[in-house]
Amino acid sequence: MENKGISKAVIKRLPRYYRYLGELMNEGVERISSHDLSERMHVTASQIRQDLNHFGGFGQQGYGYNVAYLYEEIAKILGIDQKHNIIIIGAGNLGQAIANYTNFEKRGFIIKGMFDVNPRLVGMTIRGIPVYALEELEEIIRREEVQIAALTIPKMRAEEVAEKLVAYGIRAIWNFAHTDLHLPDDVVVENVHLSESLMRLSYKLVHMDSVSGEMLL
Amino acid sequence: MENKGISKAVIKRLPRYYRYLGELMNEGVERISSHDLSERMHVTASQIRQDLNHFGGFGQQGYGYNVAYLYEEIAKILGIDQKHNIIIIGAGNLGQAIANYTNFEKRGFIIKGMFDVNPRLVGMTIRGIPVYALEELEEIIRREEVQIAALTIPKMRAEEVAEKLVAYGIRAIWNFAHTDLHLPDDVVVENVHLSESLMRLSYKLVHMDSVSGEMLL
DNA sequence: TAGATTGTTAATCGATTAACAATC
DNA sequence: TAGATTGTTAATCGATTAACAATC
Repeated sequence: MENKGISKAVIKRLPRYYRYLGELMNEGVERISSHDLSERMHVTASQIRQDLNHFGGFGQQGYGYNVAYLYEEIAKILGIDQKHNIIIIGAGNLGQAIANYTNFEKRGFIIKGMFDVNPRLVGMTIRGIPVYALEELEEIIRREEVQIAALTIPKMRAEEVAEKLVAYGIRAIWNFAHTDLHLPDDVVVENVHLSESLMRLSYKLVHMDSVSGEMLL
Repeated sequence: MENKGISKAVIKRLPRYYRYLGELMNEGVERISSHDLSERMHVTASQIRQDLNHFGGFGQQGYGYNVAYLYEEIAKILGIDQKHNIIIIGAGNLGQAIANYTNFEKRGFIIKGMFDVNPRLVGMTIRGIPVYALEELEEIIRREEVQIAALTIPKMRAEEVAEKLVAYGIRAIWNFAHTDLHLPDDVVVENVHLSESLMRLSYKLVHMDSVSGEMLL
């Protein structure tokens, strides 16, 4: 699989292609041209072809793209053709929301446990997922071969806990804490800063007239 | 306030500037140069100056930027110097997580109510916030002058509910449903697609070696 | 005043779009 | 084969970085 120097912009768009291809499959559509897909997604056909060709030639001249095949190929590119074991740090509402969202498991993300400092939560299970004390972090990570941790705890303790996670073998952090983590180069981080997202919505609302239609998507 | 043709990229960065300035204030820092801020934030000083100058000259030659003043100015740009009334559609875990996150209220986002189809949730209150039936949408939106709706319901009903929200006067939608909403031009949408975020993390994990350090932030 | 640092213009870099030859 | 549509190169557009004169 080719993937040297793929830009952030392209990677950001891949999951959206994947979603639209999934919808097309559900509709029973077998093939689609970059032009038709571009109309659905409100992007240019040129961009779709450019994006996909970073990873290989998935289409066929005169025919377009086979929906099921392209769907599988994008899954491979995204790494969701394989299983990933995941834990959730913080069993509050946000942690529970993630634990209850069954679609993640359909995509191969297996939630192996949740962790919390609150002794009243420890020992409970949420949709069959056990809540552990933080002291058990190392053991569970090693035993269950966990690669990914979702960090849904207040920012105050986030950096400290993240460092522990990395020390225990975690290689990817899905960071919901409102802070930027500073971790070794071989650990990947994806930030979800909800408060920043809400501020951007506020910006758009307040400056509505001067914001281009493009921006609203 | 100048805001013609501000690019998405700039708007995306504004809340992060705001967050770092808040931290500087907490540390008692009164002034900061673009250079010192750039080192903290791991961006270029040039970019900071360019970004801010889209909205006006907030600094002073030979001095830098007054932290408290710049903090306030960015708040104005983001529209968080004013109050926004907000409702949450869907009182599940995600809706409750938002309702329980008190920082939003500190930033002027006042949660006026939650809505759910589940009759067992209707009538409850969460942190003092009442849960209403969907039938009461129109009345509450008009009575409480609600501008913003957080949409935390399954994608199947999202489009339909979003259209109702708009009909009842909502001008901004914070969309957590895994679907792209198609709404009139005078309604702004900010998407939070968690499954896409997790796929991007998966991509970075799988392609770790070939991903630049820049990307990891 | 001299030093520091902004605001802003110019240069560079990267991403998007357009065009078209290759080919199914 | 003729028509359709990709893969890919070239042109354009936009965003980032560098440079420096203005000025506090």
